[in-house]
Amino acid sequence: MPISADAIRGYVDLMVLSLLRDSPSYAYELAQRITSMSGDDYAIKQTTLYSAVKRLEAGGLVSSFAGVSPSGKPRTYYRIADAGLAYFDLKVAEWRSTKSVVDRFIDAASEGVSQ
Amino acid sequence: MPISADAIRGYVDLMVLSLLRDSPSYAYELAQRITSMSGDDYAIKQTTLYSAVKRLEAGGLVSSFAGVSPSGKPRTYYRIADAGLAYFDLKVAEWRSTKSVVDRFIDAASEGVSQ
DNA sequence: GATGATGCTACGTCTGAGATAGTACGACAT
DNA sequence: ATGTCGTACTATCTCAGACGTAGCATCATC
Repeated sequence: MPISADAIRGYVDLMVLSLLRDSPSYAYELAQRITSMSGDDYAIKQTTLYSAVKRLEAGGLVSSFAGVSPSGKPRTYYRIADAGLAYFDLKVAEWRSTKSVVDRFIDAASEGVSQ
Repeated sequence: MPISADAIRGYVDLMVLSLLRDSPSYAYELAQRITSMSGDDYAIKQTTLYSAVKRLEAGGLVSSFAGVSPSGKPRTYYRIADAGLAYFDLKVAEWRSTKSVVDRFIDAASEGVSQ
């Protein structure tokens, strides 16, 4: 089942931060990994990812540093900041709440088979 | 854990439709029920709910009909349409996909405790 | 008669995701 | 040598959903 942008909206930052928690990376690779981890269900757009990392950097949740690709071309890497780690934990908690609330509605609806 | 508007965004329609699946209702009551079912985690704003039902009606997912409150005042009721039932099922499937994808990132992050 | 709950409307703002388009370089095939 | 594909990044714009703010009217209760 494909996931629309609206459905995943609000969780792109969480996905990016979860990857950066493991190790620094750069926008292009992050996009690849997010798409591959979603298993065809969700293909993140380049612009979405690039604006996400910039937003995160502007918010102090990640920091960038210059690196180079194997071919010697400049590449912008991102590393998660302390604030990003804290924000990630917060978002995970919020995600769990959201899941529980939305599921509550779905479960109630599947019970009420009336009319 | 309080749920921000951004976190629940995209699922207001699903919540409304799930309630209307059981029985017709009107905007004010829907807002009350959504807020109470969310158990303090999410208080939907009146404007959000009103624009949601109008959006759903414009999309043919619900239909409205005139009713009256016990005191005799006019009240606009909404009933789920066939298209709304189908849309609800679709959104539920999408929700399950979304859950699985987002959880995948969270789980991966909790394993990767490196650095 | 003031307050609070009910029930609804109008307008504006803000943000995130994406559409569209472009630049630039290396590798590889034809 | 030329084209095209993959990599890596940037700029500008649009669109929709959720909400802020504000207002209006009725009814019940104090």
